[in-house]
Amino acid sequence: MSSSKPPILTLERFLPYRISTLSNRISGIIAETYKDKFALSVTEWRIMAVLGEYPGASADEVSVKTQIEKSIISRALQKLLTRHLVSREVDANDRRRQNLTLTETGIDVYREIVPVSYDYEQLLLKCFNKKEQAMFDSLVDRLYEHAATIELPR
Amino acid sequence: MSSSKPPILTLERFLPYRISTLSNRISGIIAETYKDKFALSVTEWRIMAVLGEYPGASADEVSVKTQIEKSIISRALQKLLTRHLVSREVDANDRRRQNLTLTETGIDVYREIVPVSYDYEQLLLKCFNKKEQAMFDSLVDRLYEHAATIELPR
DNA sequence: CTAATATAGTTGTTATCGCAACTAATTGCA
DNA sequence: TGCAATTAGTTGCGATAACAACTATATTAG
Repeated sequence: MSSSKPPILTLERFLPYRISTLSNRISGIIAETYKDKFALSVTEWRIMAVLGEYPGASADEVSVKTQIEKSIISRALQKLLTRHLVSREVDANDRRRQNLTLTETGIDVYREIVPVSYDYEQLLLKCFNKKEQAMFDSLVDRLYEHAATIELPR
Repeated sequence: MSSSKPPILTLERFLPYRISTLSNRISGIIAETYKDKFALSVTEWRIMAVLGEYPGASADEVSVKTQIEKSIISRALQKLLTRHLVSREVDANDRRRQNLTLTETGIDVYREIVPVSYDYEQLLLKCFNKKEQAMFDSLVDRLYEHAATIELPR
C-alpha cells in the first residue's frame, strides 16, 4: 500500500511538521501576552473563554469544548478558583456536577483579553486578503474534519 | 489601539485555537503510528528525519532544523544512542561538537518510516484538490513567515 | 428496590517540556 | 599570550501533559 516515494523526507516541507511549527509559533506569541499581561496560561485562558461564552458550564463541558483532558481542566480550575477568577457551586439537581462561572474579577479580565485576542487574530490575518482569509478558514476547517476520519494501517 | 469588537470570543472560531487543535489532531494520529510501529516519539522521529537528510549534523544544527529546544534534543538523543539508532563522534576539529549519524539500524528504520509518513501526508491532503493543495501550502507558508514578524504591544 | 453501569470530578504517576545554570572547548582581540 | 566572550552540549528544576485509578453521585434494568 505504501507509495514508492524517494527515500528522503524533507522535514521542512512535511505538512504535519509545518502545521505543528506554525501552531507553536502562533501559540507562543499569544501565550507570552496572556502570561505577561494577565498571568494566565493558554489553558487557563481557554477555560475562561468557554465560561465567558457559556456561564454555568461544568468542568466536563469545558473539557469537551476546549478539547483539553479533564484532569488538566481540574488542576487549572484549582488555580483559577484560588485566584477568584472563577467560582463554582454544586448543582442542585445533580450533586456530581459543579456549575462554573466567571467572578466579577474574572469578567473584568475576560473583557480585557477578548479585544487583545481579536486584535492578534486580525494582525495574523493581515498577510491575507479577504478572499484568501475566507479560503484559509475553509481549508483549515475541512482539513480538521477530514483528519478525524483518517485511520492509519496498523 | 484595541478594536471595539463584541465582548464575547467564540473559541471554536478563533484562529490560534483552531490551528492548535488542528495541529494536535494531525500530530496525534501520526504520533500514534510512530509509537505503535517504531516505538519512537515525534521528537525522536524528527531528529532522525534531520539526520536522514543531513548526516553528520550536530545536536545544535538538529535543534535549529527541528525548532526543538536543545535540552530536549539532548535527552531524546540519549535514548536514540542507547537504542543504537544514532551514533555520534566528537568532531576532530572542534571537540565541543559531536557529529551525529544514523546507524545501519537507524537507516533501516528511517527507510521504513519515510513512506509511511508520505502516505499519511497524502491521505491528509485527499480532502483538497490539486489547486487547493497548492493554495493551502502557500497560505501556511505565508502565515508562518508573517507570524514571526508580529510584536504584540506590551 | 437494588445491583450494575455510567458520569462528574479529583488525584497519583510518569513523561516531557522550557528555561536557566552549568561545564568544556573555542574564538577574538587587546 | 591571555583573558573575555561565544558556542556546544548537559543537567537541574518547576510547570504541564497524558493516562489510569479512584471517589461520589446518578441512572437504568431486572
